[in-house]
Amino acid sequence: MPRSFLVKKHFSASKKPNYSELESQSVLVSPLLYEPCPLSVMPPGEVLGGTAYSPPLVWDAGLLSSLFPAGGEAAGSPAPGLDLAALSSEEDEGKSSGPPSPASAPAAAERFRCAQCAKAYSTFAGLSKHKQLHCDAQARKCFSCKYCEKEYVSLGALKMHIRSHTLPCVCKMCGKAFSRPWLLQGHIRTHTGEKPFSCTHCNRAFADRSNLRAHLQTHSDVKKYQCKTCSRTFSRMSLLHKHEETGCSGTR
DNA sequence: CTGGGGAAGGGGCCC
DNA sequence: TGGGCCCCTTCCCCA
Repeated sequence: MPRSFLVKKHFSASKKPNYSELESQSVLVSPLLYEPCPLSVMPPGEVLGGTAYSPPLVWDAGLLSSLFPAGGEAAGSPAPGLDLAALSSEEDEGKSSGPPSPASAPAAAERFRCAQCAKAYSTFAGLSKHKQLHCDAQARKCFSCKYCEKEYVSLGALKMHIRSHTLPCVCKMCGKAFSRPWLLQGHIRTHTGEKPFSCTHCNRAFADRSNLRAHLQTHSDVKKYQCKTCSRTFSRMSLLHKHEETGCSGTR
């Protein structure tokens, strides 16, 4: 999966913005540089494409809380993170075949009862489906993303992940969108040229701490990543992978 | 072809 | 629970 699939590209001609043009403008690091991260602005259809991304709903905090009530109802609330269409059909089935209202319930509808939430179904199939889609999933704390196949053990983690689909943080200078504010901050450094991380060996400065860490490896005689076959060492794992993919001869 | 820099993404941890 | 930060990783580009 290309890592750029999450990034909403408002400029398509080149990968990088025209820095010379940017430099001609007065560049200020200010809150005006980026949108104040409104929750869950849906990417336009032309960006992600209808097949890959065509949710009919906007996943914002309100929707999430409505779908996954914090406290939850004692027995009837939908399980978090499951396929919502399936969920709703499951609920429909529950209504049609299963849990009767206390006043009018025929005794037959009570034959199959969920041990976890006490919900009753008239058929074993209905109970099985309920357990599969609802209570068992809830017991596993399975929160799955509506937009992809990923699953998380907490709603918070799912919400964080959903941001990678909705990309709420938008750079005001170039329109690029990011999932998290600190990613946007790092991106803004590419506009401002700010490089707060400097190498103690050569004084070279970097905008990103991880890139400084990778750079520090170049000062080391013994690189961190070693080929198991030929014992050759590399400063980066990607270089080691490339070395292995191109076929290690086994000799240095 | 290799190595290095730049940019960006995701998960986890802490407050 | 959410935000900020850290760390790791990946990909692209260029010398």
